[in-house]
Amino acid sequence: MTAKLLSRTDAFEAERLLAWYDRHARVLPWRLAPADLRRGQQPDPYRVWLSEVMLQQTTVEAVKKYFLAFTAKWPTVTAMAAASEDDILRAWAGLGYYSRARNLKKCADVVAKDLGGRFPQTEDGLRALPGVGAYTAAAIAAIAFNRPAVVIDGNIERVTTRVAAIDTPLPQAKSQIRAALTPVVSADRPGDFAQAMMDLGATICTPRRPACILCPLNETCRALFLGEPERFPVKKTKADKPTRQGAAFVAVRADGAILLRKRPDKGLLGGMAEVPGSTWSADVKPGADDAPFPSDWMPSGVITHIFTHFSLTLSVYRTRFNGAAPPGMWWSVPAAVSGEALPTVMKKAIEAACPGLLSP
DNA sequence: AAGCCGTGGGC
DNA sequence: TGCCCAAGGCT
Repeated sequence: MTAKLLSRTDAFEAERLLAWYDRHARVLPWRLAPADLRRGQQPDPYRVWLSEVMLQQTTVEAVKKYFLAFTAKWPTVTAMAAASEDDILRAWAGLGYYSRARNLKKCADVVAKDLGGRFPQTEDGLRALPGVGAYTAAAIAAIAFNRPAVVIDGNIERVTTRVAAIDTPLPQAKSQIRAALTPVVSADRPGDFAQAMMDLGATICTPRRPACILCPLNETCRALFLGEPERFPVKKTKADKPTRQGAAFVAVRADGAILLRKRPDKGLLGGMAEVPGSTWSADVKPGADDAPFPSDWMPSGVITHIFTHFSLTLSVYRTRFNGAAPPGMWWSVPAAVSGEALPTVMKKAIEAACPGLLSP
């Protein structure tokens, strides 16, 4: 029923949307300039892939400088494949969801070494790559290879549930969204259609206070007709966030170096660097007794950090220590610390113990 | 299939 | 302040 409402006007809607996009497309580092597009230049699949992985659950603003740094450092997938996983993790530090960085390296290896440096052009071929799921495969197929893929991300879910007034809660509504969207996808400009939907969702059809007056789809939007576009999409309520506590230990050598170690390859902050610390517990509060070795550990502050599914309170301790790094650890001198693969929570802990150490 | 997996910004 | 949100994938 709702799908019919949308598909009945599909050509008209797609044309309106693309006309809007031709005027208002965002200028982004991973997009070709409009002049290049008019000359028929095709996007570089490597840059499309890299940008799409970085943009998974991550804001455009946060991605920009990482994308520029990565493409400057590794201009091609072959160059990236020649880098080590630690190189990639160090460059990714701060962007979050670090399994993306590990899969980025795995994917670069597959493309460079098994596929002759060329990305697959089909959704199925792309979907088989590490870190490339349904969304990313469709996005690369549409944007880089002009395939008529049905691209569905959070923006497009929001736009589509509003236009078609789909009030089934997410994620259950996914099949309805796909059914509503499939007949609307532009056969001529699938990549632009997908990017237009995302730009519309990011700039006009926003989660709160959408600017419907400016929307190219406002004449046929069911949610706007109903007078409450913000009610869509409907989402299931989620459980509240538990709290965990831990202790972190910053050992400082005479030259200002600090002791670091590498986290296990899987799980939270997998493969990233950290200062030694206790396990993070919901029940007990770790303290100086949980230090990696005996020393004169001094309380140096308490930091909090919010992860996706729990809140962490970390008691930070500091000591002066000279000697060889214990097994599995290394000394990181001041000039090197800011280049380590330190996640933000660890930068906070180090900043609490050694103010200014991480500043450039 | 539902939980795990980061971070920064907006209101 | 606390909550929601952002171009999701993996298991």
